[in-house]
Amino acid sequence: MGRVKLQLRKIENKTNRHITFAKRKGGLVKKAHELSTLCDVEIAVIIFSPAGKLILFDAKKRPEEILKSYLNLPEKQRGRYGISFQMFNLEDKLRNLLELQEIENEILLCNFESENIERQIRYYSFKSVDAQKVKVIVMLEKKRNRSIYFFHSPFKNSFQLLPPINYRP
Amino acid sequence: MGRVKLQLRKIENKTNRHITFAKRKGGLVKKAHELSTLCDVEIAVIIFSPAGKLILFDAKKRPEEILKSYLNLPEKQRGRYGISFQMFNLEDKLRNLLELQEIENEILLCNFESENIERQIRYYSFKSVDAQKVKVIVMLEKKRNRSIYFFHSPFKNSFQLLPPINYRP
DNA sequence: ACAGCTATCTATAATCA
DNA sequence: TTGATTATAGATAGCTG
Repeated sequence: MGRVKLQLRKIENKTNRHITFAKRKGGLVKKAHELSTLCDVEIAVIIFSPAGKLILFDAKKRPEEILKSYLNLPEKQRGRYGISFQMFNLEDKLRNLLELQEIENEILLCNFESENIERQIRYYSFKSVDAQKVKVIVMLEKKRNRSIYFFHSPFKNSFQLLPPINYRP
Repeated sequence: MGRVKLQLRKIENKTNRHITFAKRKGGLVKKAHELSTLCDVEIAVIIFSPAGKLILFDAKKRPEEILKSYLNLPEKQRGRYGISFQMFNLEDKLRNLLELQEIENEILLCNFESENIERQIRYYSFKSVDAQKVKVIVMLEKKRNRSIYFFHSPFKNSFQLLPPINYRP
């Protein structure tokens, strides 16, 4: 689509590639959301960059809504099935990404100051968060057997809990 | 798109919903494949129906190519990172879907006759497979620490290793 | 259920602000 | 960059067999 028919191969110009990525990512997510709503199915779109960074998206709900509901819902009110698998992905990815070697010990640490961390999570819900905070959030949620959703730009080095700009549910 | 602007809510007419699902699923997968190629990122699109059935798709490669490469590649030639997580999803889903209660025992059984099963896998690579065969394939691949990709119609009760009809890489 | 067929709606490449 | 705009290419809802 657009002025010219684009050849289906890697865009070599870095700037153009990133612009196209940003545009089409939004479009893909929108499409996923529409299909999800229209046909009543849950959809996840997962994008990995060559560097192993990731974007996670559940097309059925807005990311911040998922985050909120998981932070606020009573334990086990939501079945693990269907959502929890993404936790494993994310945790598995982040284990490499953040070089977590002693995650179990750190989970204990997180538990110790979980109240404070919960405040952090809420604070950062709509702001860019760095890898350390993502690590903390993930570990906390893992301990609680809950899921969490992140966006991560494959071309930058920051995590976001924001929906993509084009996303209008 | 189309003759009329569709309202963004669940299509109540079952037939129309399924038709729309089939059409838009193909479109979504095509979009994912294009983004994947143009911007050199790996993408997975995962669709769950309310019944917990699933479609798995890696937009970077054709499903049968992934299957073949995983069946033919030497152990650990491909890093677990990036692909293997989907194994966990699928296995986790199938554990419920197929009511696997004694999966470990069955893995041993699979191992015992793995040669024969490998032939089955190749045979069914381009054919619809039933749940029992999916179970066998998954367990075999799990034992080998490999991934595998399936399509599953959420509205039917069959697994497929075929790409969707609209998918033209 | 599927397979074409348009009339339309939507996404987006190039361009410009 | 970073956002809007616009001209096209692409997707698809409703039809028809």
